[in-house]
Amino acid sequence: MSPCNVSAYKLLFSDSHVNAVSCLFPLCSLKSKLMQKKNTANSSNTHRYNITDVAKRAKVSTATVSRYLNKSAIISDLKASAIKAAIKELNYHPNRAASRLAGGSSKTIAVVTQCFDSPFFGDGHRGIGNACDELGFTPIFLAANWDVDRERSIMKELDAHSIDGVLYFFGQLQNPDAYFTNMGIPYLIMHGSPTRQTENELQFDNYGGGQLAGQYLIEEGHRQFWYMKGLSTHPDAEERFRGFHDAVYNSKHACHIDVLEGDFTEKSGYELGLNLLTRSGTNSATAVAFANDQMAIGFLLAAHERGVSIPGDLSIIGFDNVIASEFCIPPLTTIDHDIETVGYHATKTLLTNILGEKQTGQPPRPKLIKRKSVTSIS
Amino acid sequence: MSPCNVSAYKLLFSDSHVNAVSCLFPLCSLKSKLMQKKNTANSSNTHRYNITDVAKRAKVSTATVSRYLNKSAIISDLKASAIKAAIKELNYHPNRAASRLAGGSSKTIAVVTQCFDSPFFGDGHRGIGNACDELGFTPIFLAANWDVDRERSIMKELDAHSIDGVLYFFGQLQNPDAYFTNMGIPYLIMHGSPTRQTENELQFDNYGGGQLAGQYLIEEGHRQFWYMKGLSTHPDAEERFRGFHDAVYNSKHACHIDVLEGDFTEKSGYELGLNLLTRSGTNSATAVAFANDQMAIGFLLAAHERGVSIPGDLSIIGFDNVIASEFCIPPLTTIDHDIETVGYHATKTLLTNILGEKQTGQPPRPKLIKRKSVTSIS
DNA sequence: ACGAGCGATGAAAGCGCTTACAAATACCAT
DNA sequence: ATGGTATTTGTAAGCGCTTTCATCGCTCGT
Repeated sequence: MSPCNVSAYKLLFSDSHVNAVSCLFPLCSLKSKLMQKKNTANSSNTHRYNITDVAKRAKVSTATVSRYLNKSAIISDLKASAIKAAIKELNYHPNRAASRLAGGSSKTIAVVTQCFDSPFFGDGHRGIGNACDELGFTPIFLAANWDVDRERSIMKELDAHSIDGVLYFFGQLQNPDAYFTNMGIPYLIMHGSPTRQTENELQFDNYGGGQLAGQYLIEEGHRQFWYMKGLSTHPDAEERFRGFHDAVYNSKHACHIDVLEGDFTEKSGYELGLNLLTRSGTNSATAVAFANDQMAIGFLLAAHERGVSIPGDLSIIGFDNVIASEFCIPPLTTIDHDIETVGYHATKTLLTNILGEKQTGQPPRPKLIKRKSVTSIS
Repeated sequence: MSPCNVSAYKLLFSDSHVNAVSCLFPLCSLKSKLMQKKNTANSSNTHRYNITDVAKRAKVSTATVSRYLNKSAIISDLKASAIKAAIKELNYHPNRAASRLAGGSSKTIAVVTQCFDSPFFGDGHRGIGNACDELGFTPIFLAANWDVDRERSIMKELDAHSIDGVLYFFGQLQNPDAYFTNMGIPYLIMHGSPTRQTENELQFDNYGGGQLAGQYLIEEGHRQFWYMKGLSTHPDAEERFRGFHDAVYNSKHACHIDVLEGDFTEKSGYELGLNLLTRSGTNSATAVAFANDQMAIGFLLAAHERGVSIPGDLSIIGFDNVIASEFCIPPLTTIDHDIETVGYHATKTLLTNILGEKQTGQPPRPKLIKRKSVTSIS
């Protein structure tokens, strides 16, 4: 018998294998163009069917097929079913880019966003993706990685993508509108700058979220705070602090806020924590609020290493309700603004407008998620 | 004086504001098409310049402009600079879809992927995005959300997007090739199935990573294990376990592995931990290995709640080296396969092939990241 | 001085689609 | 039957681009 046994598992191993990234090119790389052309003529098996093929097969004109596809006119049941059959037989999928080029819809929107590897944006993108799926649209994510220049060049090249609309999903541009006005397509801007007040507004309330955090900490008896901001180039984060500040201020208690600057990463929260918790006694803060969860999570580790008990010695409140905040130690009290639903709702709004309908419903409001990182002091 | 003061921060607040999602449609929503057409004729200010405009302005033919744009032929310096100037003056950006339609390149690839809100995929997407940026390509992410049917329909509709290539970035399809062979464009499959062995292979070594974890735990003196697998529909996770198992088996020590099933989420790790750590004494395992970090992180919280010290009472090893693994308590010992670089490298390979060049260099190999969740037992 | 040969350029066709417009068909009242 | 109207369908132009093919200079060797 093998000296090693495995229980609860059915073993079906053959030889040793290794996962692989396989890279296969069908006959051609640069020759592909040529081949396509050829194939159009000689109908080899690498042929992609087009609207003409469908039309021929269904014995109708391409115009009728197009009308069927877009439901842009009533056509007889007879032809409709012939077209339907032809499409199925040929496994035909209309070329969206050609559609758009010819003046129709590409069922595609551009999403100007920042990054792929943050839980905040990740959740937002999921919501955007879901909304698109529901209405048969495809989102093209263009990530600027918090680089303003890159953001500008993305905006300038937007018109290259033959899209039906664009969603500006948080960025650093003061006036994204400027880039859109010439484009002649619907757009929607999600932006945290308090100086923006435009028509057709939906509330996205960083300020209110910040207030929630401040109020709660005050209610729990805290008066001396540290507040860890993110980069000041991010208007959203500034708003969060504004809300926090105002809530504390409006409480009419004698309070003090010490402000620190991080960069939204776990690392910055960790390092800050390490620094702060060394020189103990220099500040009598009982609570620290963060512009986002990631920094709070980093801080948690620093506190652990310094032997500072959370929430015993210090209360912590985050912002975002990122997945990890539910499972860190201790689970983080935070502000949930449900960015996934916000993204979903914004996208739905944009798409319904593209489709000429009217969107109803409200995006979610931020709410306090009480977990275990805040304690009440009397 | 205000009873509340803020230090280290310049206050510039005016009235209370609230961040807003603003939604503005330039004049038209459905009328946009009509307007576009009009504008082509009357050159209003909502006009998008095209290659003809550039050609006219530079006093050359559209063919020459195209040749300039694609560097597909030598043109005189005189014309080149005239074209360059015209492009700049008109702020012209070629329409990529039209390009592709006419037989050129759209500088766009499709990425068939799974989800946006996981740190694993998030990091991968970042790498993909970076590689695309470097070569001026745009990735279109198509997420199946681990739904095989959705994955199939994505594959079927791939040809609708007028793309230059496609990257299959981990999925559940056994033979993604089948969908590609008819498309006539370059593709690259990243897949964890050990049954796949195709040409032009790059190693992506889940198996080796699993081995690394097993070997390390053995070296540290562990013999009795729990192993938490993910969903068995994910071939990559199966491979990780295979590697782990084989490493333990090959050690020639008397070992035992108890296998549990999770679903890759923090929650499943947490719940499993809660369950497992209740009925203490039923198993003498000294270490638990996970198919991914997220489950390990959930488990950590359960251990904390149950008063089980990590690594004092139990050693833990993850897989993925997700950002959060660096900042959890205790920081997680894990396997790093640098999925960002893997994504980057795969994309680079695909793109260089599209461009007709030859890719060099190797993707990264998995490596062990020793942190603080594993202890040695003698 | 002259045609061969070559590199640079333009004219025009066509990629897959939509849609204005015209043609054809259906339906109805007279 | 007949004309008129409403509805369905087809024809063909054109979206912005690439590329073939023909043309238009050139430079050179003789």
